[in-house]
Amino acid sequence: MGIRTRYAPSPTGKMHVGNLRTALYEFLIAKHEGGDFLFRIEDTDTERYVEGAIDVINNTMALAGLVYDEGPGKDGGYGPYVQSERVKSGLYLSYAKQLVEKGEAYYCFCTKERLDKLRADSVNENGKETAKYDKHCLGLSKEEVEKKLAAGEPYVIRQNNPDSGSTVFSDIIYGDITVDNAELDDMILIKSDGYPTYNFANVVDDHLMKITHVVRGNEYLSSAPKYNRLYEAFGWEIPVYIHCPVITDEEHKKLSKRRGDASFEDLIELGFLPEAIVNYVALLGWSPSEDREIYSLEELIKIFDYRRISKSPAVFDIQKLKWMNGEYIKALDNEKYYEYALPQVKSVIKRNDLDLKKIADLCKSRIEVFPDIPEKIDFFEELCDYDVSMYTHKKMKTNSENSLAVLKDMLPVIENLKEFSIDAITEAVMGYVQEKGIKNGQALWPLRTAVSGKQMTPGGAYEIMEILGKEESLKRIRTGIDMLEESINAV
RNA sequence: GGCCCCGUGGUCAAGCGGUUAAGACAUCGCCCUUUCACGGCGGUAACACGGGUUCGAUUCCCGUCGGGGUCACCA
Repeated sequence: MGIRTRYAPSPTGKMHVGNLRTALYEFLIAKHEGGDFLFRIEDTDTERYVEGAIDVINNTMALAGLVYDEGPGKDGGYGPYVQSERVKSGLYLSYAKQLVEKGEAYYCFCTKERLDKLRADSVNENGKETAKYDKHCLGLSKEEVEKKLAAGEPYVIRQNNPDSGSTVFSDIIYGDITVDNAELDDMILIKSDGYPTYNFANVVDDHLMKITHVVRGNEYLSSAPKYNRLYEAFGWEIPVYIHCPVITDEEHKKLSKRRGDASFEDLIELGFLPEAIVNYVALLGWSPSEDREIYSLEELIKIFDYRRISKSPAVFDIQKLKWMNGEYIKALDNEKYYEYALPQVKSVIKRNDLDLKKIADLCKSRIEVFPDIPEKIDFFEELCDYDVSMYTHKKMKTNSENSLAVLKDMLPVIENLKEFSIDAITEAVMGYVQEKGIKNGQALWPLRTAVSGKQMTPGGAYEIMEILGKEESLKRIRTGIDMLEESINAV
């Protein structure tokens, strides 16, 4: 059997950039070798379960193109793929009991109160709790345990870790890491509600589902030795570990759900393309051997080499994502582009005499995300008030006087135009420029200002006029003339 | 605080004992141009520090400092 990886989220909310990247890497690692990518739901925390979260995760994976080979609704012989469903069969409990038999785990009847006290007593001079479970219940005799069990006392099952010696585990990215066993807490395997903890279910399921490469964030690095002890206690083969560096915000702090727009869904809502997000995220913590940055998912599969994943944390830089998104937008074919752009155009253009596609075309190479569109094109809908000072531009060598002259001269020329196309307008304007012997900009700057009322516009005077149409263009030019005359007379 | 991990420009990053220390984003300047944008060209900007090892360290080792993670009946 080839490589098998899995993405195993708990359904507690949206998928953040870090989650997405982990899923992406697992997908790429498996697919690069023609292996299988599984999807498993780790819903063993009944408290944190969020209704609809599974759909959100599913949707994100689908949009990102991460198609799984096995998962809920797609049984590959290792199901079910939802842990709460596996709990019902008593699977985890029976494995935990095996460990109890071997002396690698034990029943614990300690109350929450006792545990709290234990923690409180361990508070050090810095006010930090440094507690480890004190193995209190390990001392219980078999008879005592039986008796408590029979009496129906609530219990948990804990891992029994040695308090001397050390445990070594190996990670592809971080190498060999040795930890003193004394550091290892006797973590809970089975909770009092009968559900397994993540720590336990994860190991059992990874083994049962024949996962060969375990990919996860490096926040799990310090608990990895405990997992190793579990594998060893069972006599199972330890998988290849690949711990990825964390992704942080600009302040180098862990991405938080509260601030920023780090979830995939939020980014989509901000107007980013799934492909661009995937591409960008792939490059956070990993780099290809060649000097290139734009890759499709297919190309990533082809070249992804997990040995090139880096160790140091990476800052999520939305600036660069924006740039990359802009590259993706430029590369979009028209049909696809309109699909995203037209709704944005329609959000500000309500009149029905304008060619929306032409307006959208003007924006294609000038935006980074789709919501950039409205503020760039709102002047098409209606000419807003603008200041006459805009007619003065040093570099273009224009001022109010000559703008007024140009506008007045051009008015009849444009009025006489039979055909109102870019070519025809260009010809007319250029003819005028030549006749007068002025610079292009001296004619075009006033015109563009008059028809747009803006300092910056996508497209130039020709394109704008063509879209606006003859009547509207003339109307706006007349408005410009009025404004200029008024201001000149006022002086 | 204990333990673990990390440390190349503002950011992502290449580098894997000998390099003028790539490239990208951002930023700045110039050119092109009909403004912005696009495009083209160029600039500023980095090996955290201190010891070793070595003929030679950004690369290897140790320490310091800095950053992050983790210490739950959460995952």
